[in-house]
Amino acid sequence: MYDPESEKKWNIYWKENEMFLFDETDHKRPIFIIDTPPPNTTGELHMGHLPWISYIDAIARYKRFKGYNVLYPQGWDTQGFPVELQVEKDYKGLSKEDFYKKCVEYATKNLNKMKEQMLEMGASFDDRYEYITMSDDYHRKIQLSLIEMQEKGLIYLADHPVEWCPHCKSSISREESEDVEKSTALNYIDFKIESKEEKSIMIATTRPEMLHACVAIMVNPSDERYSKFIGKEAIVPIFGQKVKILSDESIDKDFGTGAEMVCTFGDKHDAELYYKYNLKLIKSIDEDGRLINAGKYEGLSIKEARSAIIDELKTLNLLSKQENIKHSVKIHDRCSNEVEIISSLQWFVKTKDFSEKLKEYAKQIKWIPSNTIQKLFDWADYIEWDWNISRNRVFGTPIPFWYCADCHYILPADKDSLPINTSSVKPPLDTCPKCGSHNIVGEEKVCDVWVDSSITPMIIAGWPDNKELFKRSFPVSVRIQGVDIIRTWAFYTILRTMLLTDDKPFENLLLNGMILGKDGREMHKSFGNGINPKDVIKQYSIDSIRLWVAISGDIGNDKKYSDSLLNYSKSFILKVYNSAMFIKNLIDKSMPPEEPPEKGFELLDIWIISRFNEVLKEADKYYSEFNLYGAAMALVNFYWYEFCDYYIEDVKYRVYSDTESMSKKAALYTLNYIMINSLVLLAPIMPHAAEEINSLFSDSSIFNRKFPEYKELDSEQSYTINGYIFKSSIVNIDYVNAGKFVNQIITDVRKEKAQKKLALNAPIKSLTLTVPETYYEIARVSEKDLKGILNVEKISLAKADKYSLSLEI
RNA sequence: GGGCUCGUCGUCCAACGGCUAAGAUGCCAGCUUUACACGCUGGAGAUUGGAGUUCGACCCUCCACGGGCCCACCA
Repeated sequence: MYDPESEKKWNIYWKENEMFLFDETDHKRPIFIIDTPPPNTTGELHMGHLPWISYIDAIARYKRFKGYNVLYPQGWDTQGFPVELQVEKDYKGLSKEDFYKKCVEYATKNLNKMKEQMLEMGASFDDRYEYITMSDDYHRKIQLSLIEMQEKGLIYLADHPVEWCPHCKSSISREESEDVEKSTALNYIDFKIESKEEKSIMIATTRPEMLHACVAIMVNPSDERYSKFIGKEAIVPIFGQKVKILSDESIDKDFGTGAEMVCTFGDKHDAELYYKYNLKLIKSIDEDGRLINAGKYEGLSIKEARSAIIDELKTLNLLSKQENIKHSVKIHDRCSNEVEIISSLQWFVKTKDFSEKLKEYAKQIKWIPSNTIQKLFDWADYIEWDWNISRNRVFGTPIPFWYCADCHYILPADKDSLPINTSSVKPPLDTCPKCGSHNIVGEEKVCDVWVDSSITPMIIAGWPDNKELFKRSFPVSVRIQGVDIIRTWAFYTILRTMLLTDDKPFENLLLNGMILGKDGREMHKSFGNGINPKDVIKQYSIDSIRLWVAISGDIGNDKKYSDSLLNYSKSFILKVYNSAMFIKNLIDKSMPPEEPPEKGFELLDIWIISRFNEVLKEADKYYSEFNLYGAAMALVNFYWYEFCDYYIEDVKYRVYSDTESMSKKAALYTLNYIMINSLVLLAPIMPHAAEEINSLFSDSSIFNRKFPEYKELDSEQSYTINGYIFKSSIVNIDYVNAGKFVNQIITDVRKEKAQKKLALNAPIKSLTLTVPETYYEIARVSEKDLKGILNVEKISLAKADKYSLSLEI
């Protein structure tokens, strides 16, 4: 009985024998270099990690079989919000230094756990090329990349409205926020007007707490109700500042009163109008989400201020109506708190200007599946703001610049001094070369995590130190990643490598779909449809999961968790094991010759060998196109339904005979040949089971075996055995079709027996066959086989126009 | 509102514009057959609807319907 526990043993065996190391000194074999997602070190491996780990490992193993010098490193994304938030939850009131230490501790603990789990999955990465984003070495490389970008004028520092999370006290970027529907009150507020004709204008707002930062009122230019107001000034209630009434096309006449107050900044639309009309800036909310420049409301939280101001408006009789509406608000995806827009001094990478160029570079990459490139195009087309790369956090790569607090002049750190934390190092100059100010400060903010991960292809290829390797291996061969992070990881990687190297980051980009719960929705805590990989491994084994990933359809499809497919995978592995055991027992009794015997091959032997030759070609092609589905399906179907269900049954009568005939030798040879070579072809996908089964036959690893080679046949009568082409005059039709025909006769006899409700091995007195001229020769040479396989005493064979068959029991 | 994407047996999932639309699972009818009942044999079962291009359409075009994703709006 096959024991999935044996999987653990092989993981250790491979590691101890250092079987999957990259050889940097080897200049003969071509390099194949793989960029995989560095997981966030926030906990344990989850279901979402399984598909890409299984998928890319199979490709790595295939490429090694094909003679490539494979560099498969694995990295770890250790920094950023997820880890910080976890540490914040567990420890309160730590100093900055202690907090940082705890983050490192936490990330390290998770990294080790996740790495172990990944190795358990059979991931054959080379540990020596591991990268960890929180390491000094990684910081040095990221800082160098930023300095190089700054030298090219691609980085700037600016006071700019950014999306801000008051809970995390940091700026965040567009892809880190998501929308949720909330119901809130829309408040109708009267603004007095200093004019003889008009007394007031009514605006509708959901954010009355922003009144103190109101800088204008906007109406639609085509709105006749308000045309006479345009250009006049209104007085903001409670706070009393005078604001201009302006018009803009973007104002919706049908929403609220058709008049909108513009505050700095209530939402993104405000920020757009602020720039468009060059409005005054009133900082309204501080970094903790409390009101500033707000008179008596100074220091209140947004929530407190909202109700207090509503109360005062009611008292002043300026609130004419409140209605409940549903609208969506942006929340921070890491902590689920509402996002504000505040103006803050941040670092930016020029992104807006490069969207067209980026699309051109993206087109040079082979996207698999091809339609996913559209997601990148859609995102690139919507870039409105440059990429804010700084975060007001602690656990991240330090930004390697000092700057002039007065004119924002940037002073980069010396490249030899990296890694550096400029906030604790004296600046190289004490006077700003641009404005002469002495107000030069180091940066305390750290990098967005996508800054860390957006140059992984460069770093694994040796940049910046190993120039020789880099020259040989960049752009890297392939990256695998989820379709969900195209607009982040893929986008920023293509952007940064384009700006730094003027090249694409990788030749091929594999995009895997998401793992869905049994209910068809994404696995999510709140849906309660999550599944722990540990339980799946326990129930089905690792190779069942790996095979499931391969046979569950195109890589880009979302994959619904499916017990039935996992069961199928498990059954297949068992099937291979049982068939191998069967063959082993036979050849233990009489060893097959190493080389094929000269005589003794029957037509069906040559049929299955020729079929294997075809399947090998098909599977090899699919593998080379990174199509594991195609490869796995071709191999599984061949092995189970052609080799096991037909061929093995077909030769039983020969191998059970006691005499050591040439015919038996040929059958044993063929059984062994097909089984072992199929196993090699399956090994990339189910390495543990393949290794376990192979160990029944060999002391050496299956990964040391030669990958079988397809041989082009030069005529229909030729066939291949063990990579050699043989010619035969047994039949005058190609062997694949000849075998198909003989198996059709077997199928038809089985059918007859099934209809008569007989056992399949029930003896038959005589079988009468008529076959067309073309097939006569085949039927004639197969008489012996048919008798043996079908347990027939006598066969009467005749030529006729039509194929027909009848049985006498 | 705009864009993208998908729609194939009950379910999952394939098919360079070209054989009778593949396979799995489930279902039905059988089979103790000396590797495997987690097996084997057989059976029923599908291109969302409409129009067009073509000798020929699951595939290309248009329309409709129905999922999914993204963007915008939401003051």
